[in-house]
Amino acid sequence: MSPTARARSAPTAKEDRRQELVLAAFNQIAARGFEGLRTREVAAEVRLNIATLHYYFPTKEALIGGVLDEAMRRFRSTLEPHGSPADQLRNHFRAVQKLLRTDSRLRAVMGELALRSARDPAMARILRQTNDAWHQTVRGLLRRAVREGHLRSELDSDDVAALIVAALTSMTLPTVSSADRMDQTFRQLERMLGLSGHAVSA
Amino acid sequence: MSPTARARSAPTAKEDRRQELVLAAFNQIAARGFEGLRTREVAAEVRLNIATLHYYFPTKEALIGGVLDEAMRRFRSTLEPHGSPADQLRNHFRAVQKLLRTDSRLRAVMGELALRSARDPAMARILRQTNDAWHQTVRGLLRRAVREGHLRSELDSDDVAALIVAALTSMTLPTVSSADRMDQTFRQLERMLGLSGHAVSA
Amino acid sequence: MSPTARARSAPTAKEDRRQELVLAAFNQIAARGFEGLRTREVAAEVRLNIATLHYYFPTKEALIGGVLDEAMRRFRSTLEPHGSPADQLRNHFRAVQKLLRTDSRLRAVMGELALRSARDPAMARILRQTNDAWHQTVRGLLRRAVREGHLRSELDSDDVAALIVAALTSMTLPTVSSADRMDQTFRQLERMLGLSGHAVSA
Amino acid sequence: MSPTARARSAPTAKEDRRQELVLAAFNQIAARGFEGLRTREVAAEVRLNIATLHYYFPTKEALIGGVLDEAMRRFRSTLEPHGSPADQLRNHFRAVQKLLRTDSRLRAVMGELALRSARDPAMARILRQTNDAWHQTVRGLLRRAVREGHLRSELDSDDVAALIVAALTSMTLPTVSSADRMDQTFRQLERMLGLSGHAVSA
DNA sequence: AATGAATGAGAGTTCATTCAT
DNA sequence: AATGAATGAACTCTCATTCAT
Repeated sequence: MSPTARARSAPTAKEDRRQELVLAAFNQIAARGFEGLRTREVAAEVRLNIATLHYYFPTKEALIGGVLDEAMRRFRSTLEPHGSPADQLRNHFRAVQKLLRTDSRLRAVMGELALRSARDPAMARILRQTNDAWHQTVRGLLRRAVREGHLRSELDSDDVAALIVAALTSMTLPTVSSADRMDQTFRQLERMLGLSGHAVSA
Repeated sequence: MSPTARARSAPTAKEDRRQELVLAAFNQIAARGFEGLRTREVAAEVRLNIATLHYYFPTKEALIGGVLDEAMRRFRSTLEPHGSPADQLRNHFRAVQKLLRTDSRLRAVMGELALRSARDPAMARILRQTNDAWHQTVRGLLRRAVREGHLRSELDSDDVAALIVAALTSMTLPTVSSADRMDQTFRQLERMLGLSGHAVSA
Repeated sequence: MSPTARARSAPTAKEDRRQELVLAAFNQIAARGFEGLRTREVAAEVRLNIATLHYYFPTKEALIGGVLDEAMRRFRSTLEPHGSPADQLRNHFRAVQKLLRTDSRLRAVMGELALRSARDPAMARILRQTNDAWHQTVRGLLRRAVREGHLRSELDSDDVAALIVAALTSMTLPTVSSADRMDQTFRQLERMLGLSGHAVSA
Repeated sequence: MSPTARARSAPTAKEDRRQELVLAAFNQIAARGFEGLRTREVAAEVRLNIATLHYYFPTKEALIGGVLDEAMRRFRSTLEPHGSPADQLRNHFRAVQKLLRTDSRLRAVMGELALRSARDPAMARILRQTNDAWHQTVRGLLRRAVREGHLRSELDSDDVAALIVAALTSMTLPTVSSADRMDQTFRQLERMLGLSGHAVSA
C-alpha cells in the first residue's frame, strides 16, 4: 500500500492506540465513575507508560472527550430504525433494551456522562443533541405507526415520545436498572402503545 | 468559654453541627459531584477547621453516609400520600414534580447517589429500599384509585408502577430534566392514567 | 504571655518556619540557580514534608517571592549610609564590597533574580525600585561629599552614580567577581573619586 | 525527494542544521532563560523532530555548548579593535554599546551563561578566557592611547581596564540595562578617560 | 537524516487523615 | 470541641532521552 493511499483511508496504528486508550478509559469510568478515573490506570490497562498516554491525549479532559464520542457513537448506532415499518417501534424498544441489558458498561458511562454534563457545558451540548435526536426518532416512529394504522392517533405526540425517552433513559441509573424493573417498564410501555399482543411480523 | 460567647453560636449541640456539615456536603455534591467533593471545602463552608470535621465524621465515607440519609429523608417525606383519597395519585405526581423542580440540588444529589450506589453495596441497599418503598406507594395509590372507580382496572399493576417510577426517576438526570421535557412527561403520565381532565377536589 | 500580646508582636512559630523555608530556597537558588530549584529539596533541607511546604507557601512562585523579599532586605540594609559624613562614600564602597565578598550566596541570588526579572514584571518592578534607591543613595553621597569639599564638583552627577552602580552590580556575575578583578575595580573607583589617599576618619 | 524540494531548504549541510539548532536554542535562552529551555521547543522552531535534534546534538548539554560557542563568537568579533589608532578606544566603546543595545538577545544570553558558569566549570573556563582577553584588549588600547598622547599616563592600568570591563559587563543584567542608565554609564566612562570632547577623526 | 512512539524519572500540587495541644 | 501543623500517598503532567524503522 502506498503511503498516500494509507494516509487517505486506513485505520492507522495511531488511531488504533487512541481507540484502545478510549476503551480502557471507558471501562474505568464504567467501573469506578469519573470519581475514580485515573490516567495511570488507563495507561496500565493498555500496557503503556503514563507519559505515552499524554502523547495520544494531551490532557485527561481530552481523553474524556474521546470517551464521550465513543459513548455517543455506540448509542446512536442503536437509534437507527430498521426492520419492516410496522415493527420499527417495537424493534427500537428491543434494541434499546438489548443495548442497556447487554452493555452494562455503556449504561454506567451514559449515566456518568449525563451527570457530569451538569458541570461541563460542551458535554451538555453534545448530550442534548443526541437526546433530541433520539426524541425525534421516537416521535417519527410514532407518527409512521399511526399513519399505517398500527397505533391510535392520539399517541402521535411529543408527550408520548418524552415519556418513552424518559422511561428508557432512567435505565442508565443502577437504581432502576434491575432486570425485573426494566422488564416491567418495557412491558407497560408496549402495552400503553398497544404493541403487546402483536407478533413480530416477518 | 463565657456563656455569652457560647450564646453567640447558639444552641449548637453536636447534632446541629453534624447537620450543618451534612448540608454543606450536600451542596458541594450538588454543585461539583462526588468527583469534586472536598472535605476541606465542606469544613470551610461551615467555618470549621478540617480537623474538626473529622471529629464529627471520622472519615469522608461517614460524611457521605450522612448525605445519603439526608437525601432519603427529604425524598421520603414527599412519598407520604396526602389529600383526599381520590386525588392522592395526582397529588403524588404534583409533589414529585414540585420537589424535582424546586430542589435542583436534591435532584443532582439523587443522581450522584444513584450512580455511586453501583460501587457501594451499602448505599445500593438503602437506595433500593427507598425505591421499592416508592414503587409500593405508587402501586398502592393505583390500587386504591381503581377500587374507588377513578381508574381502569388494568392500570393496577406493578408494570404501571414501574413505568411511573422510571419516568420520574429519569428526571434526576440533567439530560432529561429540561423544564419542557419534564412537563411533557408528566402530562403524558396523567393522560395515560386518565387523570388529565379532572379537577383537584377539595 | 497572653495570646493578645503574642498575636500583636512576637515572631510566631509560623513566621519562623516560613523564614526557614525561604532561607533553604535562597541557598538552593544560590547553589543551583532557578534552573535547579526543586521544592522537594527545599522542604527536605528543613526536614519538612513537601506537602507541608505548600501549607506555608501555596505555590513555588510564592516561595520565590519570599526569596526576593529576603534578598532585597539583605541588600537594602547595606545601602543605609553610616559613619561620619566625610567617609560615607568610602564606607558605602566598603560595605558593598564586604557584602559581595562575604555573602557569595546573596551575590549569586541577586544575579539570578536580576536575570529572571526579564521574564517577571512584578519582580522587575521591585528590583528596579531597589536599584533606583541605590542610585539615589550614591548620588546623595556624592552631592554631600562635594558640598563638604571632599570631592571635585563635576563628580556630583547622575552619570558618576550610574557608573558606580554599574561597576558594583557587575560583581554579582561570577565572571567578574574574581577577587582580583573586584579589588582592581574598587581601587579604580576610589581613585577616580580622589578617595584613595584618605584615611578613614574616626 | 525531488531536487526542487531539496533546493527549497537549500544547501543544508550538517553544519548548517547544527547552526540552525544553535540559533533556535540561543533565542529560547534569550526569551526564557535556561530555566525555560526545552529541547522540544528548539527542535520545533527549526521544524525538526525532537529525535532528530539528538542526532545533531547527543545531549542538551552539547546543544548548550553550541550556544556558548556562538555567544563567544559574536562577542569576540566586537573585541577586535579597528579604526585609526587614535580612536580605537572610543570605537571600542561604541562597538560594545551598539552590540548590547542592538542585540538584546546576546545580552540576555551572556547574562545567563555568566550565571550558569558558576555551576559549570568548563563553561566558567571559556567565559573567563573571553573575559581576560577582553581585559587585555582594553588594557592594550589604554596603553596605546597613552603612548600616542591621547590619554593621561595614569590611566594606563589594570585597574582602569577592570573598571571599564566591569561597567560594560553589568549591562548584560536587565536591571542595569535601561537605555538611560547605559547612556549615563558610557558618558561617564568617556568623560573619565577624557574622550568626551573629541571628534571621531577620519 | 529523519521520525513516531515510547519511557523513566521526576516535577509541582492536592487531599484525606492524624496528632499534639 | 477545636485547631494549626504535619504527612503519605497519589495525582496529572513534563521532559530529556531512546529505539525501531
